[in-house]
Amino acid sequence: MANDKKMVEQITSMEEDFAKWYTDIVKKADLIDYSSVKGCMIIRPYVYAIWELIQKNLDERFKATGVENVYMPMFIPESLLNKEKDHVEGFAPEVAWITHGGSERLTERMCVRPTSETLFCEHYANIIRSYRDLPKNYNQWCSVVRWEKTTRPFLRSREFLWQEGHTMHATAEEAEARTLQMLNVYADFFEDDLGIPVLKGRKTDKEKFAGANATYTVEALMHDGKALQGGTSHNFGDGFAKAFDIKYLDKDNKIKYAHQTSWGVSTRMIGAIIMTHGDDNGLVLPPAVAPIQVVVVPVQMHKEGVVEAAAKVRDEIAAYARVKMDDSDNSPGWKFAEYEMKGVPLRLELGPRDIEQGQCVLVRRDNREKIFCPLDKLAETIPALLADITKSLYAKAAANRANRTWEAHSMEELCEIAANHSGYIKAMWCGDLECELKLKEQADVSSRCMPFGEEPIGDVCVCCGKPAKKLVYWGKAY
RNA sequence: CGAGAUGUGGCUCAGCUUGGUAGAGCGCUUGGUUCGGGACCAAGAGGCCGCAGGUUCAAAUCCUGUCAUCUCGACCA
Repeated sequence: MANDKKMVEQITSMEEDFAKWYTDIVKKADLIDYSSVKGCMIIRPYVYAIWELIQKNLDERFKATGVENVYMPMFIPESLLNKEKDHVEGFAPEVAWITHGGSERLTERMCVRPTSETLFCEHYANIIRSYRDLPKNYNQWCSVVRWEKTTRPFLRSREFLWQEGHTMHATAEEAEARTLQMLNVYADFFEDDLGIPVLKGRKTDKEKFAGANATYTVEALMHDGKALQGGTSHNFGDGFAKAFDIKYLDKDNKIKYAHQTSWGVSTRMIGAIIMTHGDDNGLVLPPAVAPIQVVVVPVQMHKEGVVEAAAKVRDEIAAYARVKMDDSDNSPGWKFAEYEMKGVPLRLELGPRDIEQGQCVLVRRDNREKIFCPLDKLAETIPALLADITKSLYAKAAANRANRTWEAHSMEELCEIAANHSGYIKAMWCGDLECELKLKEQADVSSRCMPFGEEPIGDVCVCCGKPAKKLVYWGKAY
């Protein structure tokens, strides 16, 4: 059977309607259920298991850099949120307010945290006195609420799970180093474990976080050519420190403001996995975050010894991979389709013919390649295949990005590309907000990032023609 | 917040134009036969037709309102 044949009829084809394909996957693979509150989703066990693997992986990476976990309250009094002007202006339009406790009106209303900078700042102001108290590298895993008008599962929900790291440092240099260090942690995780190539770079002032000096981002390109901000790392300088009075006495006996960073990734990452690797048969999970890495499907289970042999294979694999045997009485064909829809990286088929020959059939989810493997070679074959799947996923995504990256040297050229293609458009920019707005208006693209370490492709701004040093990737984003 | 679409068993939908006993497929339950790409047969269970008014002898169907969801815009640290 042809590899490109769509085998799951219930899923709308990507080519036909990408948005519908996405919602089909999310529902049919049993990832979420909608709840009775708009924009809030029920995260079902299978996808929560993916999130737990993401958490575990990142948490270990964070702690390896000296980060400690804490938990902050979920309520922020209005007066506290208002302390930093840019910050409150950025977030006020989308916070949810609590006005009553029981039947009594509160003297001061509180919002449900949309992010916790203000809470961390209040706490840091209380505990930082001396240079000896620095740095502080705190992180919390929690949910936040932003009352979005348009919502989509994982990509933009009103409540979502995330982590937010907040660090305080003695010097501006140290804060900048931490900001970039965490950006690299995200980039490594995306590329090495999720198989998603990312652009590392800086956001323009228009796109940066409310209250930050600088925002750095890892940007991924989805299968349909739209960009998705995968994670951000912000350098706040001493702006919040001044607003919240976070000061310390330095070695030279002078009082100084501390320097601050914050960085976060959310369950949006799951949306990125779906839209980067998924196909018309369903999810395709990178092995690092696949709750089931290998599914064992016994074939002709009613025959003597088949289930027992499959169970033995399962038990052996359990030593080095997350494995499940499905001995339910569904037909083999049903199981093949089911686990493909759920994105399980490897399927192992074992039937009487295989048992006779001391082998099994391994089928890769990413390219459907069938491999006959002797049972005594599984312990080396499976880990190698899982590693290769991650590499292949990365290569495929990188090829898609390369195919969807254009260069524009004039406004006409840029508009033409934006109108006819989806993806990144590289163009030089002078740094003026006015030109950035003009590109949005005329080409309907926003600046995604100013990547590190890329050569300029010209020396004048694509919009105004004035001298330009910044290379910007433009595109349409989720 | 603007435009459009849709609300009928768990899911996908038909029925509405032309008012008159609520339907199909899938899923679920039980029994049997199957088993290398979503098997088949038989018998079952399951619905105040989103909600509230109105018209009518009679409303899933017509009218008004309302709520929700989806898609596309606007907005989006």
